[in-house]
Amino acid sequence: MPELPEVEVVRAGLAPAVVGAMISGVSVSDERALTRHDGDGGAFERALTGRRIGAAARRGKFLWMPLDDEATASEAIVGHLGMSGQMLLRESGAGPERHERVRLDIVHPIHGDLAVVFADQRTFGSLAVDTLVPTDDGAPGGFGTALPRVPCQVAHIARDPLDPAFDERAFRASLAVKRSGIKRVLLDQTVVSGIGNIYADEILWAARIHPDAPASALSTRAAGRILAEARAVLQKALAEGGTSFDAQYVNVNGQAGYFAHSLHAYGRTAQPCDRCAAPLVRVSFTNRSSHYCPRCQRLPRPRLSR
DNA sequence: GGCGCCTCCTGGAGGC
DNA sequence: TGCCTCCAGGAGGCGC
Repeated sequence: MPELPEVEVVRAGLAPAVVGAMISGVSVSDERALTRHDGDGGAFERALTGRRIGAAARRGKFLWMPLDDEATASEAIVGHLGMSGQMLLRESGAGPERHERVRLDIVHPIHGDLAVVFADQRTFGSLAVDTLVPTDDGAPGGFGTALPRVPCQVAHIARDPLDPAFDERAFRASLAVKRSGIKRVLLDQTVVSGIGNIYADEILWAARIHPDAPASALSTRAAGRILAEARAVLQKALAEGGTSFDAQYVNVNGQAGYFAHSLHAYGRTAQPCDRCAAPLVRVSFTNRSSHYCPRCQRLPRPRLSR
């Protein structure tokens, strides 16, 4: 599933081919890919045709490409890969991809004619043309852009742990007031972005913290450990090209990542913990799963009131 | 306002 | 072989 490392691999793969390119044609084959767009497929096509792509940026799991000159752009194509979205770079005129939803034909001054194909099996992903708004903190909107602007749809999303402008103090303050389990908080993109179910399990395993441990009960040291492990896990996954279990996640060239081989918790139900050899457990968690080591990641006992 | 459940969706896997 | 059910999960909506 595309989380921060996978989306960053896609962004980094797209950037050299799309920045500076002119959109020569747009074809929407499934309007369900435009659920976040204010208008129908025709409006989407008219809004993009003839425009130039100024940058390829990312915050958390959101990607966006400012239109026209990046420095003065007021609009951007904003995309989310959802669970199964793919952004594929193809030769101009290449045949349709399986689950293709939207195709952008582009002309790059160096690379010539190309196609950017948005394919999405489960249709949870989307593309939209959105207005750019100033960032709350005045820092660059995200990776891949130096300008302090983000799409309106992304403005409420917190920065991710790899962002130089990530606000550690705000993160710790959020944990201190959240009564929910820490895993639920890590999945809340308004607290910290880019983390999904897979990396939440990996981060908590690395930090030796139980997924249901109340966030507000965590010590300052534990909160710091979570942040440090979040950065380490995400960096390692990024270096290994992301996590691919099947064809659900591939880079812009259709290639899988290797981080699935480095997982310590997610998907390893009943297998021995890499630290203590205790069998890992899987529990149901809001229509999905949590994986953890019952020995290394103990639920803190509630303090007895006197 | 905080919290947590539900819904959207597709296709692979497994059971019968 | 074919049909049915379950499962995976990001993000927003909604009820409590």
